[in-house]
Amino acid sequence: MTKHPAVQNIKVAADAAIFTVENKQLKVLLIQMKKAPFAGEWALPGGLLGDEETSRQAVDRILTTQTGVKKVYLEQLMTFDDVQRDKLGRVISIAWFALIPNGGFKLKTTEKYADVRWWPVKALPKLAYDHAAIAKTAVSRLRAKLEYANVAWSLLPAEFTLAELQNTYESILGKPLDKRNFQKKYLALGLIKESGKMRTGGAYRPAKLYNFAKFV
Amino acid sequence: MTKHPAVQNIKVAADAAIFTVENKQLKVLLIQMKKAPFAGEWALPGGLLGDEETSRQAVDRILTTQTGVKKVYLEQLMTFDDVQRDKLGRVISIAWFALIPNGGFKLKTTEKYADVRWWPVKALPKLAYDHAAIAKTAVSRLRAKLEYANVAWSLLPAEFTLAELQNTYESILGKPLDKRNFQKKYLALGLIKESGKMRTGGAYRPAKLYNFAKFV
DNA sequence: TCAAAAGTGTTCCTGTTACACCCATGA
DNA sequence: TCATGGGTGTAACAGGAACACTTTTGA
Repeated sequence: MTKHPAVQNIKVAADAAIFTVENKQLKVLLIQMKKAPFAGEWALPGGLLGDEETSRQAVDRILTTQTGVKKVYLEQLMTFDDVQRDKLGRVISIAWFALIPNGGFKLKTTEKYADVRWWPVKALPKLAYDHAAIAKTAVSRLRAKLEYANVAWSLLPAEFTLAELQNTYESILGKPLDKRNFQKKYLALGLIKESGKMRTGGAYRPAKLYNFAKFV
Repeated sequence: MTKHPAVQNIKVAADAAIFTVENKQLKVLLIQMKKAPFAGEWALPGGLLGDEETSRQAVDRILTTQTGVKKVYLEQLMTFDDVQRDKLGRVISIAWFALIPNGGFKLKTTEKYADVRWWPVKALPKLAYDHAAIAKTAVSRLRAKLEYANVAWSLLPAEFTLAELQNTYESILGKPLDKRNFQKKYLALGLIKESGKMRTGGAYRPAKLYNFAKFV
């Protein structure tokens, strides 16, 4: 039986699965590694915790530095602690996830990383560490959350049409929804209200614009 | 801004919130501390991870040693990482939770602890560290899980009556349920089947005994 | 006038709720 | 025979699913 160690040799990291919906696709934010042994591979933004820093704070800091994404609503996902998840040494990862509106941030990274980019969850590149498992868990959680939480609030701009709202749901679930039922159900929830404005410009009937009335 | 540390001074622990239902009360398993600065206080079973040990494995080991509870179905709850959660040094805790049948284990602890006991969640003693917060989170998760998962399977013995099943639900939710509706709904789920046996002995009509048919 | 997307009602079905009475047993 | 908990049916309602047509606009 393993004895309680007087000194541990385990490091603690935080990783973030940040989602958005763009072009009717659910996408996740990845950075491209420069250093061996993962050069060229993609990964979720992440890094080690400071001694006086919570994982939440670490994610904030890391997102700002590595991706340019700031001050988003984050939710703890799960902690990944397989002994072999990082071949360079024992590191556990406290994973977080968040949703941000499309185009809400200008992406930029540091010289430590080769690139930062949105990737469709349906066609992810090879991911470093166990980040494929983390991303998969995050997508499952997001879909589950869609059933009971006002997830779209984090993904849409202040004004949006019902069609845009429905597209967001369809993109996350990966399946079409009935337009009338979706609108009826969503409006009955009382979460959104008409802004009084219309979106014009298309060669078709203008759409009413809505705002969120409540934040869940 | 905090810099990525070359060396971290953070320890990693695992804690377990183990529940049972006894005498129509939801109870959680606690151990009583002996050592300063928490002498006499109660805490969730827990301890530091070994270098080659996952938190899941650590919880298994710790439960066996500290409480006598073995090989239960565990689910990861959340990681608690407030900087000040342990005044003796920075320790993060990966918390797990589990449900076990009443009377399924003979409780025993080591000389390191003063006692091990089931405590009703409605009347917990003062808890060490941030274990009150962990316990509260675990109870919330358990109640939420009750809505969509076959939680009772972990709490009941192989054979049980519908009344016992209903009592389990009522104890966790802390509110009464309609007998006819509960039975109708639960039987329609197809999760349980009649064993063919009856529980006799009371000064009233014998009750049918059921088994679980599926494990969710 | 046509193409394109917006907007709207009704029916059916299923599951939930509320509610009251008879049944089998041991004492 | 009575006290006790076991066991059952039905009506009303709400929410979800399926489904087709009319409206408004720009080109």
